[in-house]
Amino acid sequence: MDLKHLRSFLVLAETLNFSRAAQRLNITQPPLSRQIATLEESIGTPLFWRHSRSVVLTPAGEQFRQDISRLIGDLDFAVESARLAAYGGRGKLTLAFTMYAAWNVLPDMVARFSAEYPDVSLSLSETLPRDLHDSLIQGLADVGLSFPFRFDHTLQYKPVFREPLCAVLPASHRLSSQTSVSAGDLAQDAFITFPKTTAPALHEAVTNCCESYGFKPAIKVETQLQQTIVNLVANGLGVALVPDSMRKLRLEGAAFLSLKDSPVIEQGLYWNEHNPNPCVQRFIELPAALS
Amino acid sequence: MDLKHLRSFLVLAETLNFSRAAQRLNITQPPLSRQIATLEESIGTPLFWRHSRSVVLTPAGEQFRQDISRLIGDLDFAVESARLAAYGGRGKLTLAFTMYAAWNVLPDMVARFSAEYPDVSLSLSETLPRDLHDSLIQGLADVGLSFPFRFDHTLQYKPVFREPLCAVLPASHRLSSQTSVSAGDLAQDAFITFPKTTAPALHEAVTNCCESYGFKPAIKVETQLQQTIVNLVANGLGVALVPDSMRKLRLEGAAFLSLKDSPVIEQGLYWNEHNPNPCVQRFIELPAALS
DNA sequence: ATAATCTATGCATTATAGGTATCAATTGGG
DNA sequence: CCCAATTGATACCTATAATGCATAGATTAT
Repeated sequence: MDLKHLRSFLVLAETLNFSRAAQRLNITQPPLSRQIATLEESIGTPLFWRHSRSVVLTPAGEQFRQDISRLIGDLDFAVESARLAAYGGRGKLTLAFTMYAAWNVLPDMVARFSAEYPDVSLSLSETLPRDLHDSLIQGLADVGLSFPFRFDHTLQYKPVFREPLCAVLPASHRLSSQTSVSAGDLAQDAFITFPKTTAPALHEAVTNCCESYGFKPAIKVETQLQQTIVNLVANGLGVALVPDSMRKLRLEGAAFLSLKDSPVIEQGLYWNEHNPNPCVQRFIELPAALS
Repeated sequence: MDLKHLRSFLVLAETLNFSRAAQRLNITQPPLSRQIATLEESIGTPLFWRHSRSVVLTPAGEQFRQDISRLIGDLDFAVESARLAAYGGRGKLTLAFTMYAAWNVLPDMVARFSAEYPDVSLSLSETLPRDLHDSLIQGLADVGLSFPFRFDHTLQYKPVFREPLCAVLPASHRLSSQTSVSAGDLAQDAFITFPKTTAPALHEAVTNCCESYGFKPAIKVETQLQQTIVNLVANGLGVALVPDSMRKLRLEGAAFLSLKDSPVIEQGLYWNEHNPNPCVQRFIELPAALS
């Protein structure tokens, strides 16, 4: 049994005429007769009745025609599907993201990717910044979405989002009713920051900003999640400079103020260059939403 | 692209080793390498990654494996399905039956056939006795279920059920409270019968029964359906001898009495010998429920 | 370093599919 | 009633393609 035989069978079942079917198959009539005979032999039952002037499908032939017709369609679909999977338009992609990314860039990118590649099943995995690198190296995740955390030749990086910092103060703070402050205004305050080790770029953005006003921030507490920083501020433990999109976190006791001369902080995609999953390429090629 | 290639692909996808896969396919390793290469070329993307010591499926290969695995299964099923259809164990069978048959033999036969051949879709068609012959000749129905209605060489016949007659009298009849009568007891009554033309055998059973008691029944009304006969009797238009299973029709105003020395009447299957539908053979081979 | 393992490649051989010619059967027209 | 036309099957030949053998090339384990 051969696919060619099955395709020939379908054409013959449609034309019900060996000569014309052979013509449509770009072969001569005798080979077609033999193909059908071989097929019938391998199934063990006639698929056509040959009468003097007509060819008709047997009941078995009619049953077989329906099944094979669907099957040939499925085969063509499977081939297309494999091509799509090779391109990365079909498959499974695990996206590891820091929770901070969920506040700004993640929803938009996920929405655009899903719209363009509906056959890729996206698996979203909230990951602490310190775990993201290993996740990508070990293959637990395919793409990471985070602020720049380490210069590492084993991972590729592409920026996709930029935003300024803003200041967040306790509601009880003397400046909390203003709409904007400069870092210098907070020289005497206790700071809550992000650990330097996990995201040097973000940490340095804060300290450099302070140093440009001639002071070193008095770091009181460090924690990895921006939400937690805001929470601590709201409880009066200090002030902080956080990414502007954290304003969305409307928290009682926390006041967000624009930061004059703010540095710009960045988020981007990380991926393992040797990851064989072709969906990775499709994701990192998404147009960035750099603002 | 060839079915052989697809089967080879599946075996290789399972073993992930060209040599061993070739062994299982009863070919040597080089042809398998070329089969896979050809397949990959025709799809346009690699299905396996060959590393130094290992072979692994690409994402496209994994997608393709799943699709093709199901597809090969479907193909085997389609072949089996065609064989079954050729045997008559799959397909469509139209059964034409007289309404009288629905009172006794039909339900049992349909139930047994459906149980044995669940993949044959049965189409049941109530048919007047006078239409049954033409239905079978014209191919509107595949099998007929009826009392013997005509000797006809173009149709085959096989008896499947026998039962005696019973007498049905109006409740107002002088004998209606008895449990049995003989035909002779009804010599003076008006008879309601079945037309001779459509079912000579049944008609003759009634008249012969009367003649054995030395009288010709006074036929008042003729109608084709046994139910109608009983209905007319119940309305006092006469008496009748009807098949015993008509007792099931518990109708107010009608009294059923056993008939002494009753002839036995018969029902059977009719079919067109040249009907190409193999399901016909399966149906007529059902063990008869001759009682 | 060397042997072992595994896939790819070149080449000769064989199998099989397709083409041409023709036959057999049937039907429709003259 | 015969003959031409149509249609599918068969015989035989040719060409293409697949198979097997031998071996190369690459890599890992001892």
